[in-house]
Amino acid sequence: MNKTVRTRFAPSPTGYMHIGNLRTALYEYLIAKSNGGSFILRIEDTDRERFVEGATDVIYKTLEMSGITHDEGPDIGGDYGPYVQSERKNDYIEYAKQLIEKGEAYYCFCTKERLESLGSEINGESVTHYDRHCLGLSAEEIEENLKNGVPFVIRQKIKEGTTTFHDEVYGDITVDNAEMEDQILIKADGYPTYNFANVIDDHLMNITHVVRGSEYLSSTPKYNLLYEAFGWEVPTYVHLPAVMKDQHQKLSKRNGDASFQDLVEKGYLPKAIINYIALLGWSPSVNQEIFTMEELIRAFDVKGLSKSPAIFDIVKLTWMNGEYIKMMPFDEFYDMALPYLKKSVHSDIDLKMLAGFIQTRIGTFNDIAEMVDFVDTLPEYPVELYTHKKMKTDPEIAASSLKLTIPFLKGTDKWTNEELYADLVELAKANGMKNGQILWPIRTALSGKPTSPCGATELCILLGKNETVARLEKGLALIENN
RNA sequence: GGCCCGUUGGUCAAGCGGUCAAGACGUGGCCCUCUCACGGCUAAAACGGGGGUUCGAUUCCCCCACGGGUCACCA
Repeated sequence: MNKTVRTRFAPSPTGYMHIGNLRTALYEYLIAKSNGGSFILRIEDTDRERFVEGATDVIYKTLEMSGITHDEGPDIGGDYGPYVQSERKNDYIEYAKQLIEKGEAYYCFCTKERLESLGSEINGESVTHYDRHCLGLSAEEIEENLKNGVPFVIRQKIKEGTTTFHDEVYGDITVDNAEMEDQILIKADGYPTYNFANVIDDHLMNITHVVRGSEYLSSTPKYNLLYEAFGWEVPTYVHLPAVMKDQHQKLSKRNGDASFQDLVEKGYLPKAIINYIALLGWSPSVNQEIFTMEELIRAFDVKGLSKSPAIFDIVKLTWMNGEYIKMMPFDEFYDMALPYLKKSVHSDIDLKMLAGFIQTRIGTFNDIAEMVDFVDTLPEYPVELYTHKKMKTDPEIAASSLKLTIPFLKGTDKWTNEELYADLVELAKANGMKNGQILWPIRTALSGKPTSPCGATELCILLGKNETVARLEKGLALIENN
């Protein structure tokens, strides 16, 4: 029989959500959902020093925007609450005492000074483990110390031998227990250490799959020993390789700026971000890159998880974002693009038409501004812009071409794209010119840029007859004054 | 430093003893084309090094190098 799969995302409300964190949450969600299980949100707020006001809201909002919906959590409740760690603190000491009774843990009254005298350096050379000084204390001595209120911690007694655990990604890993020291379970202030609280909470919440970053691989044997000491079933471990900024550095707020929020502000779609990070460290059994959340749930399998770190590539994310933009129904795209368009364009033009031109041309919504900046005011541009090898034009040809097109455009009333295009092509033919020799000067004079989101005739329609004629005459003047 | 983990093109990655070593992004070229983009086609580009095992190693084993992680009364 199979237990219902339960995974949990347990972030600390200490700031913004990194892409790496979000990916962990995504995989936890996918593991649960692809097995018909539940995804639980638990806030680990015991670190008061790093607590940031409003950070929990960022977590809720990010998960919601990402389509990663939790089945239980502080905001919606559930059968295993409370879901905020600071509200669960009462029980931990009792569990630690259980271990003491079982002979799996013991009181330690050593002072900080004594521990330091042991010479246990952290980043230096020698790293010494606790010498188990208090393990040999007699029952009377312990009783006496407790009665006198001597500060104490509770340490786990690590047994001899080796510990082997299985990880779904990294396989079986065996570690010599001598590598571990008698870790502290309960601190002098009565609070549990992070590792201890995690084991208790996960067990109490019936978490079946512990999914977390590979930086926890080294401490997993300690977790295992704790489960064994309690006689509890060891959960399934799934450790995830890191998401890197480059070969050497992990993605972080300090080094990079790739938080979910930042990316959204830069014009990336949550769906594209999720799709991209799903593929950062995981690959499906089918050769497919664009996935909806539903498709991800169906396709997800821990077998596809990678062991090695992946470098976050904003260029590929941008490509994927562009794919999502192109896939959007036009009306939806228009709604989303409108605020950006209104910010850059104040002229009375058909924004809907403009939006139609840019949908296939942007990677993110923030690309819009630069793309339409010529609409309100014609930029200053050099005469050299009239030279285009493939269009077979140069300023001289452009001048004679414009002398033909300006009066024509002034006089025509067939102001639709199809008619204009047909008429201008005919005009070119009648004067022995190539299409490009007629059209390139127009496109250039109207946009003032080497590239534009639409062609010459489309620019005419967009800008309207008056503006079109004015810009063409300006262009002609520019050439003639040089 | 001890221990643990990792190493396929610039990047994401498939591969799970025999392949011309997929695919995608990016890059170059071509086609389409009223510029650019989209779309289509195409090219260049990789198994860290050394030993084994084997008829045969990218794939299995060992060593080395490099990279990462971890060794707290922090989470």
